[in-house]
Amino acid sequence: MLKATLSPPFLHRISPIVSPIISRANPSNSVNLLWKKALFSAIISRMDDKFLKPYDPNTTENEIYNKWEESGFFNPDECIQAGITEKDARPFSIILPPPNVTGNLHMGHAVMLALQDIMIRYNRMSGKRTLWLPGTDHAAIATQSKVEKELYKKEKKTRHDLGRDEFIARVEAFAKESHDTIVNQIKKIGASVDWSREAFTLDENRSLAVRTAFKNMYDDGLIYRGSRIVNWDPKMQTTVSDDEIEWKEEKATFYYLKYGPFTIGTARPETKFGDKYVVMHPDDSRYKEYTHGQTLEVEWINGLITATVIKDEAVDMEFGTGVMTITPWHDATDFDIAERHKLDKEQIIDFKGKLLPIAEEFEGIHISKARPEIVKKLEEKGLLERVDENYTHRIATNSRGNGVIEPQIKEQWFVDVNKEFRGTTLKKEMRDAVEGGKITIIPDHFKKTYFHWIDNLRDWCISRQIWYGHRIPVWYKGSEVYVGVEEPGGDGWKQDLDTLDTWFSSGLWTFSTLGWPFDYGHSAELSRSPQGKPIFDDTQGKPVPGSDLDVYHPTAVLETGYDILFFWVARMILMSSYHLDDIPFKTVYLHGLVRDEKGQKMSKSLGNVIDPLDMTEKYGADATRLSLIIGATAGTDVKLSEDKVRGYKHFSNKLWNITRFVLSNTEGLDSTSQPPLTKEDTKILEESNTFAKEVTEAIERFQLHLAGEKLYQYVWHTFADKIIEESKPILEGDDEKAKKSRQYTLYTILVLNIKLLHPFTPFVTEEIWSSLPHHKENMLLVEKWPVDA
RNA sequence: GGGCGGUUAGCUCAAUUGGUAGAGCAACUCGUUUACACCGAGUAGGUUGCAGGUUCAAGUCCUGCACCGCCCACCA
Repeated sequence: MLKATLSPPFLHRISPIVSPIISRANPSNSVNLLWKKALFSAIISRMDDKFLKPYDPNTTENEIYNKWEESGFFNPDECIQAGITEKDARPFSIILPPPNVTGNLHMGHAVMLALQDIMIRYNRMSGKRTLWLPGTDHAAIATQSKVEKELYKKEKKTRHDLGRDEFIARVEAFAKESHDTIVNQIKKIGASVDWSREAFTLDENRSLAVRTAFKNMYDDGLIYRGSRIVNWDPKMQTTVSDDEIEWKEEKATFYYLKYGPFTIGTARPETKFGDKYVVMHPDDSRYKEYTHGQTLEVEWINGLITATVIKDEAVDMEFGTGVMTITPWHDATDFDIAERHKLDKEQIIDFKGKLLPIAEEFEGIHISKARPEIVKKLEEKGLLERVDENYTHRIATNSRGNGVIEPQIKEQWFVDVNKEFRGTTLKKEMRDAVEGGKITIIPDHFKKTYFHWIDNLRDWCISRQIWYGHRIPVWYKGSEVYVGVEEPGGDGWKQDLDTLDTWFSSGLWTFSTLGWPFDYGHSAELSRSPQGKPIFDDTQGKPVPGSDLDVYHPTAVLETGYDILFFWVARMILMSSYHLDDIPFKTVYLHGLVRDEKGQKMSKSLGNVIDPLDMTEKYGADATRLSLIIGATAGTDVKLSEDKVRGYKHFSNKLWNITRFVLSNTEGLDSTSQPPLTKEDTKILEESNTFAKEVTEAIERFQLHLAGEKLYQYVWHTFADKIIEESKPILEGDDEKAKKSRQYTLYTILVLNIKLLHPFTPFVTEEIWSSLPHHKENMLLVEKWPVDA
């Protein structure tokens, strides 16, 4: 076994490449003692036998992760206590986008974890006060619908059969199980998250944050209750937000119906019973003889009705006949027209999708079955003029449960995005944060997409009729309404049955995880506020000094997939602007989607899913990480094949063998003293220095794919293929001076590369590090980065 | 309908913001069994989608076009 140790003064001497580790060692702490002990043995002894075998990730990765975790150094407080990080070091924080507790992690999560871990490890090594806070998301509707599906499949029961409490218990059990799986998977990837600060979007602390947020916004008039047209999923019996809708194309028949003197077109005759408004464009010369507000008697499905002519610019003159009738209760466009002209709205379809009494003999029939019968009646009455069979109809479905959406008018809770508060609006705040450059989006062009979305933003419907989630903190007693953080005193209060959109709680994520609106006693020894005391000072409008919220917010980076830019990123900006009057993060890094080798989305039905856990088991976490990083620029989708992962396993092994070569050829080298260097070696060291700077710059610029590729190139094709190959004759030759110089150089470059590679391939580098003579006692995880930023 | 990307070697993708187009797979030739066959040395492969423009200089900037993909949207 090796017993040698590289001394800090030696590191000083060579160059800034390998920076002075000792400068960070606080004389009063134990780390320094390790160094003192280490200084006595600086001679490289015989190589560890494990290098005679190929590198095997499976035998090392779990053990290494445990050691990291046991060290406590994932927690920045511990790093400060151990003297590894300066007390006043600049903070660098990332709050992990919480995976949904709906099952397993997929490759998209693996990309996210790999990218963030690189940033975190780099910054930790660079001496920053680095926090990566993990957590999971209850994902309300997604989780509930998954459990509902299983419940029906296994027991043929619905949630109503179980009742609210029993059902919630089932969901919670499922969520717990998913959570444990996910935590395990996060560890497998090697993510250096601070588990001591782990959060859940539905735990006690986050619930308090949600209720506080709701109350504050309600008091400012930013949350209101109103009757509006919403996306109703009759299957799941809940509303769904606009963003959760997935449009599907369907071949359908388009019907032309006689409506008095007009011909109207529709794909949905079954909704037309109550249609008593006939709408046309004011500029349409074909209908100039009809005036706005004019009434006429029309023979319709169930007899004569009085129709009113409405002129509105929403009508497309080119489409169909340029005339339509409207169903305001069940169509968003129609609803808007009705609102503009103050028209009656009548419900035709109930919340279960069945026709109401207005349909007369069709009452109680589900709309999915009513169409042919109604068409038959229309035909018999001579109201059906013609049909177009080649029509593609777009239907709205719930992306979470696949139910067909039936728009309905319903009383719901909304966030008003245009309401003024403190001289601004939520919409304006969201725009300004990015437009004014306070937040940088990578890649840059997503700014345009973001603005486009903001400009078209409507009030956000936040209430859901599902059971799993944050209960709306509103209580009713007769006509009284109470909105508060805690339940009101006194008898007879009933809480609102609805729950909140899952994005409401995730919107608070960057600060609810950091203790807002209260501190829960993290690291009290580091002059935090005492447990339970507010950490946000409303009178000053800023966090109490020294609290997690004060130190780590705004977070440095939000790294996530571009597909949730609107769902989540925008909403975090909204919430942070309002509640903290601050941005939630300085940089948004958006990664692409992981697709299969043909560029198709990975899905169970296509059977092309590559499971990250499979990959880490077969090829190791390091190889899996590299395969996801290299060749993946920000915002661009990554094509992944098993071959690619396999390829990077070779890299780990190559590094392993480089180490074997260097150690077996430097036996006896006194690493504490630098020998006189040959010209070639001086040049090699200078070049490696330049290379290290390039890698550092690439990481600083968030060009992680470039940094990874450079490392790969250098290690394999410069270090191994050129430097090591050229070393062979020198090492076997008689020139002792050249030999010593080269041994020293090889060793130095090995150490340099192990450090630079650590954020990318943490396991194999840590494993090698543990076998290097000099560093046995000190983990690579907290080694100093070899280049000063 | 509106918006955003992409088009570079056979395949997958880079190119540090205008300065001699690169890498990994794949192919071909040769070598190598004591660091690594999970290896090495080399070869071949490009009018950077098309057409113009700006510039000493364009894959990169501008204009137009053609495909491919994605997002948003109230054609009933």
